[in-house]
Amino acid sequence: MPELPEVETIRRRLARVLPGKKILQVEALHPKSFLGSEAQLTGSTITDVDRRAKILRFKLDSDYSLLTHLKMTGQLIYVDKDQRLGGGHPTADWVQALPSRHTRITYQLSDQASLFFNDQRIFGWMKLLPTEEADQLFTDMAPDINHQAVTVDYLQQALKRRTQSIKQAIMNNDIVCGVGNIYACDALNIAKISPHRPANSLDKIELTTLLEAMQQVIKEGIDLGGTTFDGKYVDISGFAGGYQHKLRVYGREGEQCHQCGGTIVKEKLGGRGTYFCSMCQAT
DNA sequence: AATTATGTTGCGGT
DNA sequence: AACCGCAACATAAT
Repeated sequence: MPELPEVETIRRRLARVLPGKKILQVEALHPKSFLGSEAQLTGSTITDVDRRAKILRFKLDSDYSLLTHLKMTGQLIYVDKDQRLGGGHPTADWVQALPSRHTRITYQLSDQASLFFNDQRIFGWMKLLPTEEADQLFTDMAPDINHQAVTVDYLQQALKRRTQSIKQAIMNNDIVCGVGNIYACDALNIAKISPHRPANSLDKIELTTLLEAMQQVIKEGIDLGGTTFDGKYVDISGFAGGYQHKLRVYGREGEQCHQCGGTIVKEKLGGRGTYFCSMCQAT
């Protein structure tokens, strides 16, 4: 579920509570969820929490980093010694059920804090990697959408030979990272560009508009703490985000376009549900 | 029962 | 080489 704004929201919350905490015990409840040696991780202290694209990283005081990809249904829930959520919020009934049916990894931290990695579909993972390799991995990835390296010229260069649809192109992690299905749909609506347009058919003015729209929705997503449907994405306290109340087109099939009053339609494009306005985003 | 789900990866084909 | 489309991963809700 999480796209860049959701992962960044989690990062910001964890960055307030994890640095300085020592990992006293790790228990992988599902073999596909934890990659690496639990013994290697145990005893390390978390020094920092950063992020690249949709990957979270806990930097450790060893030469290793713990990387996390939440994929579609991953969650990280933090509970402190007083059972307070995210370290500061009152506890809730569901906390008693942790680890739950969907908890794949549990962490016992110093100061009697706990971290739970929940993941219904088991697509996500947490992986222990030498920090040097993690750095290289991050360096090799295409730039994040909100990074200064993503300019109109960069997009024009990257897209000039691409015949796939513009929507698939902006979700393509070889071109830019961090734009998932929700924010791709919304950005194209703001820019009034059809998701079906071949990527190489957009002129410089359209690319400028689209880039600004992508950066805008990503910023709004972060400012509002992400998008929550069905309680699947939640922050480290189990709280929903706020962008779902501001969605332009995603999930709004049959409703009116905020920009032009046209009807929002849903189609399958590149295997993903794609929402757009049949009027101002007509091909 | 079939379809759908906020994501990636790896394969075969062009 | 670069690019494209699609199946696969595993689970639960509608």
